[in-house]
Amino acid sequence: MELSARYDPSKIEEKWYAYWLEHKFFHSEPDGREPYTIVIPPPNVTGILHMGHVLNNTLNDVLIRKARMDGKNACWVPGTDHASIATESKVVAKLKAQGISKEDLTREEFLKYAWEWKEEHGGIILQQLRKLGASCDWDRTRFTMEPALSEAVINTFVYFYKKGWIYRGVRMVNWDPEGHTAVSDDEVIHKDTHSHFYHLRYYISDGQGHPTDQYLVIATTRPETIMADAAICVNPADERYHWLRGKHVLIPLINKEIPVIEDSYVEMDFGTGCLKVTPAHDAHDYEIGMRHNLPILDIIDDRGRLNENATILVGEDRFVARKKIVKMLEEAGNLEKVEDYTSPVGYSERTNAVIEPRLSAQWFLKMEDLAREALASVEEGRVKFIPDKYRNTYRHWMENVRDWCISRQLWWGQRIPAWYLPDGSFVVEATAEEALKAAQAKQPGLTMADLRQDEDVLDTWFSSWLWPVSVFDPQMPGHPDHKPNRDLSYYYPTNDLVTGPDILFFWVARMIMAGNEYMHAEPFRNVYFTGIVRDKLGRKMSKTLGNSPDPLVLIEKYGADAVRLGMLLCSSAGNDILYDEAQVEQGRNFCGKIWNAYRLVAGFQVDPALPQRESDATAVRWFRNKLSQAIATVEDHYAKFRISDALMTLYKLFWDDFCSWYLELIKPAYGASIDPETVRCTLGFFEDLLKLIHPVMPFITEELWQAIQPRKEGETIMFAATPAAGEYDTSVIDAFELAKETVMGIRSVRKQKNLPPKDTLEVKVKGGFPADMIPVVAKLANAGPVSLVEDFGDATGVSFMVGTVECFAVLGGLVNVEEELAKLEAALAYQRQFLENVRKKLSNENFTAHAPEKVVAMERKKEADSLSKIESYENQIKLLKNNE
RNA sequence: GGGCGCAUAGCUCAGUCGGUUCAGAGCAUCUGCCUUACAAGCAGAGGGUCGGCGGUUCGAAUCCGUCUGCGCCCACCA
Repeated sequence: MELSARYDPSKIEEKWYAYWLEHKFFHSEPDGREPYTIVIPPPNVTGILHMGHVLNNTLNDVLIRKARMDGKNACWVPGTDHASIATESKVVAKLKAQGISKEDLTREEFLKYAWEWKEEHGGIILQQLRKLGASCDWDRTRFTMEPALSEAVINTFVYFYKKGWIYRGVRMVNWDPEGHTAVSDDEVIHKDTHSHFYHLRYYISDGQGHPTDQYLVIATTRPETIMADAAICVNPADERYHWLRGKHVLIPLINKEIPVIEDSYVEMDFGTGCLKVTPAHDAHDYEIGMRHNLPILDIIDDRGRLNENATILVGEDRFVARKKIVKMLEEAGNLEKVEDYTSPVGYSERTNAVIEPRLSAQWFLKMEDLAREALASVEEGRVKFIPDKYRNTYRHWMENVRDWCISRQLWWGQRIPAWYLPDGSFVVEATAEEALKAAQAKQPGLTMADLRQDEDVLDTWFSSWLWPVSVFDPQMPGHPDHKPNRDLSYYYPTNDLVTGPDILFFWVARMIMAGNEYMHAEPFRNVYFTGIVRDKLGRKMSKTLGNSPDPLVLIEKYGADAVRLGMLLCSSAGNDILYDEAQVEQGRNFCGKIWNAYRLVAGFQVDPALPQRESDATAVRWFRNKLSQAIATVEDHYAKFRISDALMTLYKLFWDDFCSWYLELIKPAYGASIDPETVRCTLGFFEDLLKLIHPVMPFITEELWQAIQPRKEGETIMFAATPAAGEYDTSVIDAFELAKETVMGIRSVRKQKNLPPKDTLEVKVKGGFPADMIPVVAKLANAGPVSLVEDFGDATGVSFMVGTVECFAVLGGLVNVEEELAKLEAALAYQRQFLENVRKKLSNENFTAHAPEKVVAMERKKEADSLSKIESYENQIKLLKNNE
């Protein structure tokens, strides 16, 4: 096989992905093996791949590929989410650009456009994931709004309704006037916003609807809502306002009479101590209104405009109305003063519109029981969070959970299966036919034409929370006709979930609830939380900042393996990722390193008659042990989800141990041949390394695994078994470590003395140095002869310590005696001080009495080693002085 | 305002039970090398009062208190 001097990922990646697909290596069917299952966090169907997806899906792919090589039946289910608000607003925007307004369309017409949009843009992201190397079981691709999964949602709604946990109620909801829908509390983002605090005079009524000359002052940020005021409220303990008891005041401009009431909700020292109560447009005011039986007057429509109830400024947008009414109030003499004011204002997460608290009829799901169970799942350890700190956040939320508003005033989504009868009552059934039957049971003689289905759709999360169940069994086990499902019983519960902490409550918590409810088992065992991908300055990636690279461009430039490695290098669980293209470069460089190492190995000239050199036998023995040790470390890291640590261990194993030490050691001289045994072992190591790296860098490892020895069609590294961590002898590793340090010491001497690497250098080492490492040192430090001696005799040169072993580089006249003496004296002084410290510790009876034996023994060893070093230094100094 | 968490080298982070010759890694930096696998590389080197203060302990990066500075979540006083 011809190997180009430089690794070119583009063709290789395309080739192997096609090969994997062709052979259906990603596809899983239930069998006798242990399953390992991941369901993808479904991206928005119309979304495109961004760096967050790259991080998440790389982690997923590493886990799934690792499990596959560990012999498990690995199944990664991909799919997309219909994302009702996000998608609907995109469709609305697109239609608007074409001059079509959503209001002019029927529901059916709009949905036709939406489905067209979905067909056109939907699933692009899944194509993009293929470029990344994601080994999803594409045959199992799901969409949360496909007919089967919609049925799952509808069945779930009916299930919970019949259980009595879904109810319809009028509540103060967060209204998004731009999206024309209610959004949940979690979809509201509070931002500090500059506004004004308007102090308004409300004149006391004379009882006939006419103002007296007495007035009170209220402070409000929302003067446009005064027409909806139902009362003025003061704290009963506030003596300043006792004179107002029983009085009525007139709303400015419209002269409507409203009572003064008392409620301890009002803070005496905030504002003026007088609160205008506007039950229809403020959640707290609503509560006060309920307590005091105040009438509710809604003056804002679903677009945020004042309606007829306002009597003035009808049809004006709320913010326009605010400006206008301030002027009107000023002219009427009701505006006492205006203060600058900054307060938190709720914004819609999707549309960024200012949320309007609004009363409306919505559907709710009771959360109390679900939350209690789901909390126990995590508290009792059946679901593990990585990192663990999110347990606290989770607990806090689960203990303060409120009922879930599941209805949305949209069209794109699963329509609520409730049908209203002419008398205003309703029935809930999975289909219109069943609904009609149920309706007829209540009221004989009704026809379909008498029924009207609820206009709202369900919150998207009401479908995503079923994902780990519904992708395998869309009927859902709660259905009365449910039959056992082979896929569900095999793959559920899934194993690991990789997701961002931002959807801990939206999604993770609710999946646990649904899993507990339907399966009596949590949907996954481990939840690995990634951080947010930020740029290297720590800023969130955003379109407006333009700091978000296009992953596809990166993949094209550096290769998918490089991008994957670049993302994982700095990603410890739960930490934000500061993305820097330099990391992807590092990934590319690593690919180059692997590629070139292979070029070296593949180019070996084997001479079958050649016996194995001693240094090569040593190298093989060492690397075999080193490899086993590293595998054990990597396995441990994986078991603890320390993915970037596992990766770094492999990175150093390959680059430092394998390339810089092992290959340099066995590499024959230019033009020379190598013995067959060493080559055999080296290829074995290389293959093991490729297998270990494969989950992280699937493409280059497949390419080289296929090249390293002939493979049959249909063979793949994807199913090669993860190399097992064998026994390893640390004494072998330690001995080689000593040799490495010696080599580094000699190289350092060379560098200091400016000795060309080509010139050999005579080296003497003293007793205690492992004899089998002598050839290793000779080869790697280009030293020779290297001799094991009792003392250094009268040679001139430079000595250095490796642990407690003395080494000596013979330099002849190159030695600067004074310089060396100074160095040795300094080292000696340091060592004496060190010894003194150790002895001080050892003579402390408190220490020897309290510290564990092991620790004390360690100190005694330090003492002995230190003594031996001191002796060495003293000898070396003596020697140097004699030679002077 | 309530809760949770973080602070270790220029950057990003490890540091598992309080104890190894423990202060580490990768990247970046500096120096020297185009040495026949790799300059996207090789070899060598420098770099930290473990945020401040106090305490517990024979012993603290590690435990406790406190201060400072950051981050996240929840709530929202009109």
